[in-house]
Amino acid sequence: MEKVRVRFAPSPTGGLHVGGVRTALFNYLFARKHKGDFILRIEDTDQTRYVEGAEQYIFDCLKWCGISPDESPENPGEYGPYRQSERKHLYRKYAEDLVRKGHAYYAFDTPEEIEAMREKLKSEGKGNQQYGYAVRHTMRNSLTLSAEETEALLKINFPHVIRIKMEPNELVVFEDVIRGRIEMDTSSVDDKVLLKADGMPTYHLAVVVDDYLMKISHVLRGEEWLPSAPVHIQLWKYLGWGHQMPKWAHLPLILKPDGNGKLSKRDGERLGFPVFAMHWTDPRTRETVKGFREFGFLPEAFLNLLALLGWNSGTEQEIFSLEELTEQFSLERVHSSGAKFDFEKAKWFNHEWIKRTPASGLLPLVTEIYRERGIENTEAEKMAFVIDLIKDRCTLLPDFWDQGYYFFQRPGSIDVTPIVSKWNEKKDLFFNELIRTLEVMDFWNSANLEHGFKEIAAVNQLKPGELMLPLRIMLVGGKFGPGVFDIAAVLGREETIERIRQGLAELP
RNA sequence: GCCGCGUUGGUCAAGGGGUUAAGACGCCUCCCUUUCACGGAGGAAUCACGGGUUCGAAUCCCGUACGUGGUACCA
Repeated sequence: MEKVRVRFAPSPTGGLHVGGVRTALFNYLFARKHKGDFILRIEDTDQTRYVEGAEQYIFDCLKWCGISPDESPENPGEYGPYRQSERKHLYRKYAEDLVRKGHAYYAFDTPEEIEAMREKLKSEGKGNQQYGYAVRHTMRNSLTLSAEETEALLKINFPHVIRIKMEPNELVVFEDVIRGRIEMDTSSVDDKVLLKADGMPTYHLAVVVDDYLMKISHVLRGEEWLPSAPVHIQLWKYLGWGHQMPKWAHLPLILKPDGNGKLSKRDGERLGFPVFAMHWTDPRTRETVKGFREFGFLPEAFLNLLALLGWNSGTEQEIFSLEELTEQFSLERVHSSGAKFDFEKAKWFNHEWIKRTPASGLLPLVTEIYRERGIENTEAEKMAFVIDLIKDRCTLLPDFWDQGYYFFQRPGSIDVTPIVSKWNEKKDLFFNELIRTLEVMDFWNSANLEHGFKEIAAVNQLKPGELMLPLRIMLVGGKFGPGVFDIAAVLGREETIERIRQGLAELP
């Protein structure tokens, strides 16, 4: 079998969203699984949609996710350039070749003329208002003009496009790896523009030419491309490359959680979750949206949750490393139906990954979060210990702050409401005695702390349970956190005693 | 409108002629834990509808409904 070569071909028009990353991931997995190449090609043929920084952003996202391409604009292989804008000169000759063979034609219609044609069809009640076989003989193109007229218009550089000439009433049949046999009537597809008036190819021409030139073996792309597949397939044939046509696989869409359509950037803002991999700042509006990374997702978890959106291994395993995904992935097990995105489940994946990641792996990320909030003196050994103590309670990375900041800084305020009503003099006496005991305690560790605490409680005929919550609140400020003696052990003698003193001061 | 694709609990989904129709998320109850979690044990909740084919259909076929994508000199 020929070498597997797949490509992720995004258009650099903004943030890279979950659907895009998943397409990239599936391409990556498929390539790795078959010891093939994973290529990144930038589809920037629409100059009106150029967005500053969007291309670099794509590189960065893939890097963060850990699925960097083997060939890309940054890291070219032998099939470059990898930016379609830099391949502009390649396309025209293929389009003209098609004109020569009678599979395409020059069209000189202005946008207004096309618009008028559509209006006319609409008013006649025609369901199909496409520029296609039914109307092309009424338009201004090289099919209706004489050869001389066409030649003359071309000579004066009259604005024109090249359109594919779709033969009607042909059945295009192809095998989709995910969906099986698919049939479409060519009559339902229009004469797509192949080469635009500015000389740039449209997606349809560029994708076929580049996939051919780059020796792409499998096209894995979103389902939104399914309706234009017949155009691409005809192009492969018309160009004379039919025998080298890649295998097709159209991936299911990722849908909004509440139904109605593809997941979009707006849904994230509306529903309060990220849809981009990383934060994206629109260069025009300066508006920034947070991505999965900024919400506190681990890249491993992000990839994991994306992989399970549309694919599953057929086993009960749900947590997969990239290596495991690579081993087990197969297109045959990709669904054909769309999946609604569920942020709750996404968070669960991250929680699982946090629980499984050793403190050493979390350390730089958590340290950075503390630094952002003004705490620099996070000694690594202590922080690693704290991470292990609290990571079961952390779903997203910023939770490490809420669950652990009090190890590094006194709580700004403490909430005594859960204990104040049951507070009494006996308890007050107990804590004063506890302070005296702590001051002279030999080995400051969790077990000794607990032992000493319970001993004093017993002597005073108090139940430890009624005392532990007050201690907790004095130390951390509220009803949360790991074992209270573990907390005191980390805090150290002086700090523990000081916090008890301050706590006592707030109680009657 | 037209064309394509799809439809198993609220969500992700296994199962593809005979199953008590897995599992996970979320929700609820209980246990563990004198906080919150983690962990453990349970629970509620599903084959879109209508026709076929068949001894037997979630599974195969046809319709309908619904969802979704496309219908640009956007990708």
